[in-house]
Amino acid sequence: MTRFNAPRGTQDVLPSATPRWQFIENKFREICRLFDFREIRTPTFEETELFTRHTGKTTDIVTKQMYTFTDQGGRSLTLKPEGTPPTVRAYLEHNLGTELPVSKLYYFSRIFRYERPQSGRYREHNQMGLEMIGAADPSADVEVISLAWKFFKDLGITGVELRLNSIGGPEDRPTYREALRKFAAPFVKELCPTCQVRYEQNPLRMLDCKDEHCRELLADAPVIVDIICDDCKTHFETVKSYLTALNIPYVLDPHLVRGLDYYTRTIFEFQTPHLGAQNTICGGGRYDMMIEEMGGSPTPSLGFGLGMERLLLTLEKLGIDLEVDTRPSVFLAVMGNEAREAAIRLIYDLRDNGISAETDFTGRSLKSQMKLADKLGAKFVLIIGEDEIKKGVVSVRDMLAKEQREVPIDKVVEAVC
RNA sequence: GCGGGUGUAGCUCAGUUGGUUAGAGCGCCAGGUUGUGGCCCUGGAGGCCGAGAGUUCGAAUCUCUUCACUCGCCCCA
Repeated sequence: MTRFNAPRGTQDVLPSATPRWQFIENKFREICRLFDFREIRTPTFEETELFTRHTGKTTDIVTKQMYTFTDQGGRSLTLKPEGTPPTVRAYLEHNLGTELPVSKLYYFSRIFRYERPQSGRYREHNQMGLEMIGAADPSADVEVISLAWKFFKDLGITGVELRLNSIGGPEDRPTYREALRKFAAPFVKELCPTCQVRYEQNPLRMLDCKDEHCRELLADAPVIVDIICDDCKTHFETVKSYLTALNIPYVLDPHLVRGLDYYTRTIFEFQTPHLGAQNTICGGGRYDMMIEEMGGSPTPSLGFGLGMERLLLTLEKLGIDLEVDTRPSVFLAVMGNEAREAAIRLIYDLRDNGISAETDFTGRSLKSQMKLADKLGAKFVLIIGEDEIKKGVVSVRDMLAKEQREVPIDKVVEAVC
């Protein structure tokens, strides 16, 4: 018999772990509620072109990481490799812009990318993310960043570093690209092979190189912040001053370049020292041109994605136990078949009254049922057997106090409240 | 896509220079007298030693292939 395993780079989230996921999802929802973001759910797959056109033709995501397939109708579809284009697509498709001046949307989504798996990097992963569509003001940047900041703070995560940069508007990019090329021209041949390609295709990425020698060579490269337009500069300065006003510390990183083509102006990452190579736990920025490029009216926007698995990994590394209680209030121990019918009525009644209850389904001895009740952490064990049936009672044992008494069967619900 | 490491019971791991029925701890199940938990004691179940092929009289131990995990590069959440 062939046994199957989960496909490479995917994982099962088991019952022992799901409470932590739920805790985090609830926390994120709660904070989004405080910031007045609303949840949006978009399909698992989209037309392939949505990503090739808007994530960026030259990005790694589009060129080599997409799960693309053709359906029976001949359509080319792609499993979501990131959350932003689908959200913007939905925003435009349903004219959300006509409802509110700014659409503040959040989502939980599975994300699919064909990559080499390693710790903190999977082929299917989960992101919570949000988009703020229609807000050009620097206060919007801070709205989004401060939400993430509070989220980490509330979870008790320490050591996260907010890295910040501005890459200016679309008109600044060519200027900067040329400035970089001009700077690097004298020593192109000394750069690592990938950077030599980057020099030709996307010079900005050279700044992101991990190679020591490249870093040294490019250490004094022109800084994009110096080149960007005056409006962009003012915008960035204001964002920084607002962050300071909120006491949110940040590190300016002139070499911060994100891998998606659509970013403009503010870009940021939250990094933790606890994750090894995959140290970005949350990343995002402005994409002021995307809505227009998708056929909408000019609508400056921004957002971020936050990796669930990396967040959990960080919590684990920090030894943070999330308070999750999955214990049933009551365990109902049943002895003998005469008691069975009374038992199933009783346990349904308990649940109908909002009391969580578990029982035995395998005909174990009372001793085993007690052990099971103990393992599950039940506060009360109700014992119902021949004796109890005769007397019309249930034995109620308080597991913590180790006290036991008989309670009339119709008074049990009150007894365990 | 490139390079390094690992792969033995549910979990964490031992398994000596290839040699007979593959081990431990934890967990699980059942008992420790007749209907009762957390400690302790006893017993038990459970492994085609990741998969496939090869070398050998004989392989968990050696070789190759493959799959998965893991670390770094790359990229990003």
